[in-house]
Amino acid sequence: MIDPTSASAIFKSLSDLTRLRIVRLLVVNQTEMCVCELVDALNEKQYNVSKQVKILESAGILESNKEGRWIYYGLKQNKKGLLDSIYTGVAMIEDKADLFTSDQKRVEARMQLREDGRCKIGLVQTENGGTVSSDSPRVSHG
Amino acid sequence: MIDPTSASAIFKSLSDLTRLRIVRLLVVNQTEMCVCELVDALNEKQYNVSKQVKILESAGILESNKEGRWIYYGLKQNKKGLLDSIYTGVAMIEDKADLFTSDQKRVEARMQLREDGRCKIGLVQTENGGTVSSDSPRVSHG
DNA sequence: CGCATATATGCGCATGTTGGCATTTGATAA
DNA sequence: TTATCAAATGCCAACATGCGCATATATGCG
Repeated sequence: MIDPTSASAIFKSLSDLTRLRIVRLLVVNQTEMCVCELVDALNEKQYNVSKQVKILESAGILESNKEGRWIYYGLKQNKKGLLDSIYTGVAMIEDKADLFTSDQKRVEARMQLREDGRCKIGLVQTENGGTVSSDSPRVSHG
Repeated sequence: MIDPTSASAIFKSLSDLTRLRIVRLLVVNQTEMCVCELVDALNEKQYNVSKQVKILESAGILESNKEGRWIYYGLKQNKKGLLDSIYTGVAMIEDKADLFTSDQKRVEARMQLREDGRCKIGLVQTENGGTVSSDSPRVSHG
């Protein structure tokens, strides 16, 4: 049940552009994603994505699913309506400057690397901070 | 048109409980209200309500209508969907602690004082700050 | 004009938030 | 056990925010 205080916490959690991008990705792709996938999709630092995802979780928007080393985050569904309305709204945000669109392109490339629908590799990005942690990803890539 | 940046501004503007209460009042009552009516409904200080209402306006949620000394604030409609989704969601927030409900009771009493659907008096409240500015409101009260 | 009144705003202070970096935690595999 | 790696977190500095108060705009009225 969402009361006024938690509603304002939910809105606050969406007031950050990085967090909004995360939610948009999850809304559009209708699947949960692990942190490393989000890091690559957003081209942001790992600790940053981790923090933002935690904020979204404690606000009650996301829920997490641990699978070995990976932790998948997905949208909480249907908390009596507010969340669903928000998801509907987030899907409607226009994106002339291609912010969400760029994220979407990167996430689609990243999702190709899944095996059996799950993430099997770590980070791939190098651009936004050189946060490479797997220097030889077991990826056939083509 | 609402892009990602203005969307996050909209969410941010709703992250404050006072502002959420204002939007809830406007969503539920489907009418624009002047600042002094909101002040009485929320039982908040005038300068506070004025500030919050301005923030909502610059975020793109509210629009204002000047009528002589009074300025009415109402919900912007249908900016391609995000706002309407939000209004739908805000209407669904549960209120077990009677925060919104108390506002609603006060606003209903206050709206009774309108003449021809417009506000004709100033502030009535005295409780939350003694911000009385009209010491003899032309109100028959019963 | 001068006064009353509805609304807005500049300032100060306490508090909260963000991103950066280093490091830690926790799980897998050798 | 040790190495590896996905994810989380503690600390810091910069910046933003919210509220209180006093005061300023701006409109209406006599």
